[in-house]
Amino acid sequence: MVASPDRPRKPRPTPDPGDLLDWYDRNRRVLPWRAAPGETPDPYRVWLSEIMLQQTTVRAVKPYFERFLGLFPTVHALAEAESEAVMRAWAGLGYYFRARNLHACAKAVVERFGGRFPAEEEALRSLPGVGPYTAAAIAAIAFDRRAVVVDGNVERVVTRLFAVEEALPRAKPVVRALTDGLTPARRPGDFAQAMMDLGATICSPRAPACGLCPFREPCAAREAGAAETYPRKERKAAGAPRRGAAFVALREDGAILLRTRPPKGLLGGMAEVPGSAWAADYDPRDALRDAPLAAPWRVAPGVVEHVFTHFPLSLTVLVAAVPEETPAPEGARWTRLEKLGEEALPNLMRKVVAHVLGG
DNA sequence: TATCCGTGGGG
DNA sequence: TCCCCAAGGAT
Repeated sequence: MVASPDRPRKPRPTPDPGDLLDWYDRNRRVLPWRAAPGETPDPYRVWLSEIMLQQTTVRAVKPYFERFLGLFPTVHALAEAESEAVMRAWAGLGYYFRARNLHACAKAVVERFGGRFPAEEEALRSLPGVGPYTAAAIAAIAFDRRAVVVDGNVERVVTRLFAVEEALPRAKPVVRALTDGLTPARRPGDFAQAMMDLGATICSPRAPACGLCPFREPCAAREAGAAETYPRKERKAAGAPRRGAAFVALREDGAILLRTRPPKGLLGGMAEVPGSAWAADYDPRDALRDAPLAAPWRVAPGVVEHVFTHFPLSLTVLVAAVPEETPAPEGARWTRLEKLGEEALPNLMRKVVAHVLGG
């Protein structure tokens, strides 16, 4: 039969979650925290991976996940670990409040649930660092409970599938309702993981591979030739750039001056070299008044640039060599350079040290 | 509800 | 280069 322009186009079919599950059975990604088909998932691994994967790419998470599992093989081991050891193991992964909540959550699971993760969403959501998404994901993936799992991938898939015109985050309730309607009673855990795999590999933010998609026929956005334009979003303004000064004090015996940031806020609880406050109107020519100790400070050529989620930062770095007997100022400490790798240094501070010492 | 919270990679 | 984005949560 020949298609006729006069004949109305075949109506879009309703999306069938079974099509997605079939696709998943053939194309599922192999991930370190994912149980093989037929295996029972380990809730500890599922939870650990879900926390790490919050706003963080699979590629970035993989080595951290393996390292954590080696250091803390069980939720008991993690609960009993030193806070400093957890922060150190997390250093470089970002969003450091996740590490604090991770530790607190492990303790809570041991104390309140006898070391076993609960399977109910409500109980899961009562744990530190576990919000609506993560609770639903653990319930579905670790316990195969039917839960409405909505992450960034699902938002993208669903807004395209149904051509949701409302912009995020206002569209969240609509997306959740649509996801609820799509979620099957059978294999809800695989369904959730399938949606995420689909969003990560086929239904990508740019240049989606619609030809390979199990939902290509029911997809409203694809039919309109506009898949890439979903989800609609309002873009938010970038933060004003800030400047500051950082001080690298090097003792003659090869130690560097460090301190620990306050537990809350930016880079909370992480290690840093002493520095000024960071402000839009900071003048690095006045940096000496912020020096942690009296020394022959010299300005290192260039600046260290770093981009946080909500503002860019330029740090002027000052360096000084000081005598071996120099005491550490109040709240600071000397750390031997060989042991710098054992410190909970965020990447910004690693950049500052490398800016001066190379490497 | 809006803002704050890191970092690295891709187009 | 610049901008966007990634398995969000807490306040």
